[in-house]
Amino acid sequence: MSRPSKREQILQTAHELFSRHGAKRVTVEELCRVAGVSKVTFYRHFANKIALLETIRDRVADETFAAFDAIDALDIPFVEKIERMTWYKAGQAHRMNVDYIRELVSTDAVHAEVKRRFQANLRRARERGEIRSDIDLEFHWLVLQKCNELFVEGAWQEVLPDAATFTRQLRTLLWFGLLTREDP
Amino acid sequence: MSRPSKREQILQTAHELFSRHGAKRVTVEELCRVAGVSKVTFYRHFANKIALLETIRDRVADETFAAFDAIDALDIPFVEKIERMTWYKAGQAHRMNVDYIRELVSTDAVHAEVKRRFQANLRRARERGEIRSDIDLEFHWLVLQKCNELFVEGAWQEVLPDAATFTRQLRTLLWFGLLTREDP
DNA sequence: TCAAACTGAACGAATTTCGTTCTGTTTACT
DNA sequence: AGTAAACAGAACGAAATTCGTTCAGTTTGA
Repeated sequence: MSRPSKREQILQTAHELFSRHGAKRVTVEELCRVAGVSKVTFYRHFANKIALLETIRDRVADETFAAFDAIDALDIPFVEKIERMTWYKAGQAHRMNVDYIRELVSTDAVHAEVKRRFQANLRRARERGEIRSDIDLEFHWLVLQKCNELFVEGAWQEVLPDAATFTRQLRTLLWFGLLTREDP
Repeated sequence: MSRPSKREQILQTAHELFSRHGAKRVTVEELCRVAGVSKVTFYRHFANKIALLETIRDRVADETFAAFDAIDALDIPFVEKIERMTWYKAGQAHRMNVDYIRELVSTDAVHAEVKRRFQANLRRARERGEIRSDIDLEFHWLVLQKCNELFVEGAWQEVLPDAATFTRQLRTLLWFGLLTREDP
């Protein structure tokens, strides 16, 4: 057996080409050529480009949820858990641009599951009195989405030196607010 | 009159999209959409995508030759002139990737003219005894082309911190050689 | 030595892209 | 205000590209 299987070669090459050019701009033939695989082999493994994207999407989703579960299982303060979960996707989007998936394939289900898990955590924390209860969770989610856009668009780069600083600044702002005084 | 003319909008947007994705991957319709121009207007200014690329190529060529002439007119030591000319294109290729032109359009004529001017300079210098005469100019050109490939491919990035260092190192190597002793 | 997985070329079908044409609007200038 | 040139937007057939399949022959691994 060749060390990385043909299927794996396709998936890896697809990720590389898609994140560089976008899934729309890469043809199946180009993908096969770069992956060193015949078109027949491609269609033996995937029905078409959409199916390939769905496979990648599901794989990324599985990794994300596994990471979430791993964080949840850690014996660390609640605040830190939420911090890590909040920025996991943003950090991933920074390390590897995975936006090309949305280009041709729906990620609604994955997105909904991420939201569900995240909000479930917040609700549990609220019941335990660990976070304040006068902020609507749906509103909170909207704010997070917008801040994620800010991160992905990269406009912060003209203001802050690196991604880590961005994360730290926003984390502080969202958890503790701007004021130095104690909670009113 | 709109400040940047439609023609100019097209040329600018084309350069941006082409250098990001390659001329092949960008359709005329996409280009028009991003440039905020109707397809009719595009075809009023350019016969097709090839003609657009030729326009860009000629414009870049004009700029390059103007820069060469400007350097030649400077009152600076000969060695420095040659240095600047040698690395003008490499520096330009670094600041803005212009390789997409070769993708669909021949740049042979431009390339030949660059070579002709560069070698004419070296010959003049040789006649004045400013450079040694036991190195074949065609061979010298081949070496320069290969080093330029090295630069464009970016493999040097794993070895040297930045482009300026690359230029300085190679410049020193090609002008003075590796040995510390004087010329034999 | 057999079976499964692969390649490369060729192919028609589906889709995209091209370049043009039309009608109507905006713009700059008088 | 009136004119001419440049423009937008939609629609279109033609050309080119991409898709997905088929077939005949090769490579790979048990």
